[in-house]
Amino acid sequence: MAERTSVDHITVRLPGGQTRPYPRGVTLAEVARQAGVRDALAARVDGDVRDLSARVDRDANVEWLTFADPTGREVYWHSTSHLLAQAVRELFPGAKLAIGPPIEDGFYYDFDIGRPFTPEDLERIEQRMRELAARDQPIERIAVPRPEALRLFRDRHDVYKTELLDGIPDDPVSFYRQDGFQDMCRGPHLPSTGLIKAVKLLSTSGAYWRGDERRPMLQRIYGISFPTQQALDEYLARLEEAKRRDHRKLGRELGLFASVQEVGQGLPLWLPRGATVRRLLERYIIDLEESLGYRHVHTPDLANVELYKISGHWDHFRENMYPPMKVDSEELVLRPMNCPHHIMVYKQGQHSYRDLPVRIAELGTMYRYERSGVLTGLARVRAMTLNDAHIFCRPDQLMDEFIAVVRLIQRVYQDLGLHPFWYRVSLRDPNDRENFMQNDAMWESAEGQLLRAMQTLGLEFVEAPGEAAFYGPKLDVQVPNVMGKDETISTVQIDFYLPERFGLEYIGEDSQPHRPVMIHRAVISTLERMMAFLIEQYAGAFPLWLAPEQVRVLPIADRHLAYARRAAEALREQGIRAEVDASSERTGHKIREAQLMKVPYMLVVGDREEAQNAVAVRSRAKGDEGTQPLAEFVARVAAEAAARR
RNA sequence: GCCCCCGUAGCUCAACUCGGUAGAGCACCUCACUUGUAAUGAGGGGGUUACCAGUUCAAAUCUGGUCGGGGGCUCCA
Repeated sequence: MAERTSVDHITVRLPGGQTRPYPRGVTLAEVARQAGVRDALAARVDGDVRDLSARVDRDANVEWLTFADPTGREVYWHSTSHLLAQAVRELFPGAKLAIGPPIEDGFYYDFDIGRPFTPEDLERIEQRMRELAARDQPIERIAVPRPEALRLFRDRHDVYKTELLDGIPDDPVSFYRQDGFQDMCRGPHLPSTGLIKAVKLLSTSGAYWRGDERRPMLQRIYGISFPTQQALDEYLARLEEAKRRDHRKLGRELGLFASVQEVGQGLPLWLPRGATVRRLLERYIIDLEESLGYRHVHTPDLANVELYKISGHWDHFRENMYPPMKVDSEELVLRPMNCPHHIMVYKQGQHSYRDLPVRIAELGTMYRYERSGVLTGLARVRAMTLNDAHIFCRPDQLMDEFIAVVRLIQRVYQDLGLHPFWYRVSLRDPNDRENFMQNDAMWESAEGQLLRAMQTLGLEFVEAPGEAAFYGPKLDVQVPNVMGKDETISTVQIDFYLPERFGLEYIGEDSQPHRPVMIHRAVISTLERMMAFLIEQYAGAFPLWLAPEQVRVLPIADRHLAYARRAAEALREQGIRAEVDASSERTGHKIREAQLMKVPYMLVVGDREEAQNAVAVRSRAKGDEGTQPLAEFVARVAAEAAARR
């Protein structure tokens, strides 16, 4: 198989991470023989073979080195997507192929077969893939002259491939061929199909060609593959575990929130337990912000549509707004963001340069028309309350203010135990004249300062062109949810534009009016989305300080009920959220119920405890912790909660 | 909004393939037990099978539509 490939330079990775170089001209087969490697697994090919990750069979201990290496994983999954395409071509001869890349977890391939795939189709395809892999055919890179490639696609009516070829300048173009099937592809690929041992096709869905909703909808098949069945089984078990942490499931089970048809799509109800957690988050963030010089305000959820015509939102954001309501001589809209209100707050009175920055904050409730298909539990809703603030400052203060916001974000993430997360710097797409307001100088200044601030902070980030707000660039903090999908939690935006639109001013040292700069920022996101993340982060078992019910008192028998109530009362007097289980169940049952509701502490009280004015403490995490005087336990829990543990 | 899948009691599910007007566990209520660290026992109530049409002697079951949920796409805090 691989003997024909000539090698420029090659490095084999061995167990334990050490590498061994091989000279130019050696064949893969020779490397495999010398290194005691049974099969070459992944060859990173870019004209020549440069690097080889290999499966090493040593002392009967088989290790798949490719899977320790993200690049190797991509190659593996990419080759599996070709195998998928081959199987689909065989089973659906008229199938048109689009693209089939590896993704973070697995791969997909987009097809056009004139109809959707059924679950039965998927089973047949998966079965066919196994058969093809079992034939263990070599995968070869071939160079095809453009005219020949074009002819190939024409013959097959492969319109998508033809379009792809238009975007590739190469001549000849690179193809990969296996077992009579060939696909235009830059590579690299596995040396042979037999290395693909365990395949699972996970789902199908519609996907617009080139991600454009005006173009045809193709049928996408998602899948994943592994070098061993065991690795696949482990992956599927992890998926199941993730589903157990889903905030929608836990939200119902723990009585945190509910969504009902009668109220409407994307309009969740916060139940008492969920509302308690929300209130704790609100208090936490308001107290913290006030300590940092933010001034909290309260402004209405409605506004005259004229306000958004001034701000520009009516032009740039209207499709996400609810239609205006005519009342008397006004046209009112539900606000889709809070900035214009805060700008009007700033405009009440004059500002001296000495008084800047002015930091106006609000837990602002707003309403966005989100397309029905995007709504998800609490993570994506139509009515939401944002931990919003707008900082009005002098240009020379911008950098410090920006940095202070990022520090605030870092502190909050630590307090809330939110991790991992990554920074995305969202810039405009200079070629997009529709979605970004036009003023090159402003953009360049804002983007430049943002990037400089990130440099000062020494933070790693990913640049995302086209992701900016219409009025300016932003720093987004992305957090993956339990299914691995990233969503934006915090955002910090630099805005020279709205101060201009609204004619904002401060009086400078020179007693002349000057234009302030604005920072839009949200730290804990919307309370809805933060709640969704925290539920998943903690699998419903909130830390003590956030737990809706911190302590549950469990009387052994009815005669202990009065003492149990006194104990709960003593806890509540110290601000501890305590309940009594007054049911006539056995203690084991009461413990089970409290454990399932993830209550951090259970206090079992019977004759012994009552006689000593004590409680038998059981922790949610550690189990029975023995008996403790009631007063001592109260002090201990109050201290733990205050320390945010 | 688009593509696919799904919708039976508060929750988890059975009956649906091959139509004959619904059943279990948990939860809830009652009674007995008065319980010592993850489910005491017995009994009871609760569903016009999401909704609206159609096919049929007969529809949870077949067909169409509407609403809602899920996975993606597009969009986004």
